Amino acid sequence: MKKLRLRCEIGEPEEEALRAALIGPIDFPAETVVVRRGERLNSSILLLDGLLARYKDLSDGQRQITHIHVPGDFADLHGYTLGYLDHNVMTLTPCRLARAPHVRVLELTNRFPSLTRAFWFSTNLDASIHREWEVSLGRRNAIERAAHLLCELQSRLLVVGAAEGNSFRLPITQNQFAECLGLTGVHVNRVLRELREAGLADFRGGKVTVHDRGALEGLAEFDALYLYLDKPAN
Amino acid sequence: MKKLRLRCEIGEPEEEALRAALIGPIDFPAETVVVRRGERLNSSILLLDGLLARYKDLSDGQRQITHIHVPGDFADLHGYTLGYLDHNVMTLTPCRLARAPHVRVLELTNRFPSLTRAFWFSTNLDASIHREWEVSLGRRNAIERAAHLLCELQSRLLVVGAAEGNSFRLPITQNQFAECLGLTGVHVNRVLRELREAGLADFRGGKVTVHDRGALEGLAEFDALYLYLDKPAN
DNA sequence: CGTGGAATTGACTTACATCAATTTGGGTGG
DNA sequence: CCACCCAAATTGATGTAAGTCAATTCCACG
Repeated sequence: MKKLRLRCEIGEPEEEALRAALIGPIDFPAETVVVRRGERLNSSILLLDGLLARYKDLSDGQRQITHIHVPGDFADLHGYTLGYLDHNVMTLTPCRLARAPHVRVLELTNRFPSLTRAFWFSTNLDASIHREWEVSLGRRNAIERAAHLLCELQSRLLVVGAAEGNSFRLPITQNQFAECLGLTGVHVNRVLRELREAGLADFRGGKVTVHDRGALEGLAEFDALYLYLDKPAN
Repeated sequence: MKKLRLRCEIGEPEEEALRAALIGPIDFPAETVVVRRGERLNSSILLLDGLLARYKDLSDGQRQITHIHVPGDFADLHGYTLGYLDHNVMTLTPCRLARAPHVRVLELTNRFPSLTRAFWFSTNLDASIHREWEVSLGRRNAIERAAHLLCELQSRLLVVGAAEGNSFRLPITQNQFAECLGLTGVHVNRVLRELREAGLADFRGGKVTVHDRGALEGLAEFDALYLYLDKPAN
């Protein structure tokens, strides 16, 4: 188990104890449902490598992805207090996961109150990202939404060392990207071409290259405050 | 301080201690900003009466409301771990609030670990509601969004005893309702007329009457699972 | 090479936005 | 008690961003 990157700064002993509490790693192929809506949970998933999506399906076959997880994220830690999830979780790419049994999470938090704080912070950060997505879905147009999500993903991947320079791997389909943005794949395709032709960003072949981050942020009205990057909670 | 209705079941001593930790009540008129994005927080707000909104403004004057709080909600408990908020909080109606200083929240959670669990659950429930709003904003059409939000508000208000029978007070403007739904006030007006003429629900004069809850839920594809009503976390 | 999923493009449709008047209704002062 | 006032609600006419449908074209992989 090489990587273990929590978004929150925690002490050495805490990290050691957390690492010891984990089961795995376990590998999953792409497009695999790893947590099903409504099923009782007794462990939570730490994403070590790959991309995970939380999503909900509608009866007519439409799907809304409500969150994308990057390596280092606890994907369903909220399930620890909720007992079950209101949504599904699936792999977007091949993923390497570790499981944290809830009984061990309980032990950990009893032993290290600061870990409770870090875990709670982590779920609150997810909620903040949900809010920003609500703003995109409710008020931004297609190109702004796409630009905003690219900014967010670049920022979050940089933090965990999964992006370097001005590019990062994003091996998902345009349709999956569209399912994040509340758009159709066809329209996302046109909008990505616009971004490319405007010299802002290029998302092709599972890879994103940001040519003008400033302009991309300007277009999207991106403000990283909601990512709480200054806040290594402890 | 008459009312104190947490969404989570907690024991007598915990409730007593929490009540003792509160400052207030304090009354605010409608349309008042009570927490500003980015400002450092040292207390969190418990909503005793009225309706609060979390929202974000865009530079062109558009606004997206990301959450509506009903009485009994801790409006910005997430600020306890985050340190500051990524959004503003304002009163939609005249409100009665109480403040829980974070130092006292810390004392409380040290004394009663079960309260930590209840508080954490409460913020996770807010996040779940955010996700459902993402689905509405991303994938449901105007009438479905309106129907869905009316179902949600009725459910949540029933839980805290702020609705009875098939109607409840919702003293907000159509524009504010539209700001929740990612629509314009004009279009919300047309959609509310549709709901009325179809005999499903009537939202007029600050009051909602649900004439056919079943049909309203069917239209919206409403499923209360995401409200975790069976889960009085403790 | 061939094959199937993903990306791309064009033609056309539609849901919601925008703009611009009215109309309504609750509160208030004469 | 009534008339006025103003914000909110309502309605109609028109514009447009994004959806839908239907072909291609592009690749990665066997």
